[in-house]
Amino acid sequence: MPKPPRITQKPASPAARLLSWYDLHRRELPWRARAGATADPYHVWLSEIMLQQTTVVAVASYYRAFLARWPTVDALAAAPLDDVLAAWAGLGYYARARNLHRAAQVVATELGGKFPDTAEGLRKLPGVGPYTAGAISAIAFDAREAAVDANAERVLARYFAVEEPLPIAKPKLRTLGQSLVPEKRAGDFAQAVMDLGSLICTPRRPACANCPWTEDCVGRARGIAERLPLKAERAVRPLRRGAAFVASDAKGAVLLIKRAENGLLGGMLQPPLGPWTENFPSAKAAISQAPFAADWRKRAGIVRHGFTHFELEIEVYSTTLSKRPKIEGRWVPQDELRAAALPTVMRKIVAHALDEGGPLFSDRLSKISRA
DNA sequence: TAAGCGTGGCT
DNA sequence: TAGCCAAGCTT
Repeated sequence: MPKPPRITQKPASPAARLLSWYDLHRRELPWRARAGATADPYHVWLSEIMLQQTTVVAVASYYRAFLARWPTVDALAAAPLDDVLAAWAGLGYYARARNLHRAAQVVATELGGKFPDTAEGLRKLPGVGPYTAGAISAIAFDAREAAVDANAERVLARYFAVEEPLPIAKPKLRTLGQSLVPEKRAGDFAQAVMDLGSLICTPRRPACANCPWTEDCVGRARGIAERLPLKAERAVRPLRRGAAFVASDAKGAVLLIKRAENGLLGGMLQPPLGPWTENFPSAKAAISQAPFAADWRKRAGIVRHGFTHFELEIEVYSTTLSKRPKIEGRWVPQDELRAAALPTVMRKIVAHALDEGGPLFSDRLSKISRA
């Protein structure tokens, strides 16, 4: 009886299996090149900065707006920083926008408008750290670099059953990630790991049955995949409280002042605010915090906002003036508030004072739902 | 090194 | 609802 032909096909490497999965299931994203094409470095860089600690859904509309307004790195470099901050308003982590603008100027003026094509060179740009340098060099230049973000850390911690908690495990995970990068298609591999983390190897209830790495995933074999990666405990967020002062002139323009260039919400606009302390100021104390004497009326209710490292509650005082006092700041007409460099927390405060939940937010919300 | 730095969606 | 989580970097 003749022997059946043996199939001697070599088992595909983990990288090859992941790339095959990626070819079938890759996400279509605004900044992603068509299959087989290489993306524009400016597009990749812009998207990577926006995506730092930020979801794809939140980024999409901002990415499109930036690219439409500033189609090249030279155009972005030539823009006033305040315009960039205003366009970034609502996306958070505003140091990214300041660094984005500085990096654009470095590329435009010192590098002839060309982005560095190595991770080492990219790493020198402000706002580009180890992850972003690896991601841009791999995706835009096909450099053999890993891009180990939170998705990749989760995938790798499970695949190799790394039980050290984050952030202790970061260097180890980065090394493990680099060890898997294939000779070819490093950019696709980087994006494939992230898509795997986003679509299959999710924080909760990972879809292991559909995973191209399920057979050799050590975390799954040991039954511990879903609870990896372990993480250090978070510090409790303190609560801070204060008062805000929203003044309108006879035409409804609102007084806004510019925050310090660095630190929390650096370079962004706000209405005048009192100090943030453990308790709200009394009505009397609040009046002494106001930017000028006026008929300040306390609005009902409070504005709450959560930051990464503390929570904020604000009581809002408002006044309408027949005549503008002489005071430093900009009187911004109401129809310009939407496009102003107002971070979300300040937008909430102004909206609360003006008694609206509408125009200050509606445009952004509709953009997000369209994304 | 560890803390500072936004926001919105999901459970 | 309150906490978790997201394509991290800077100082």
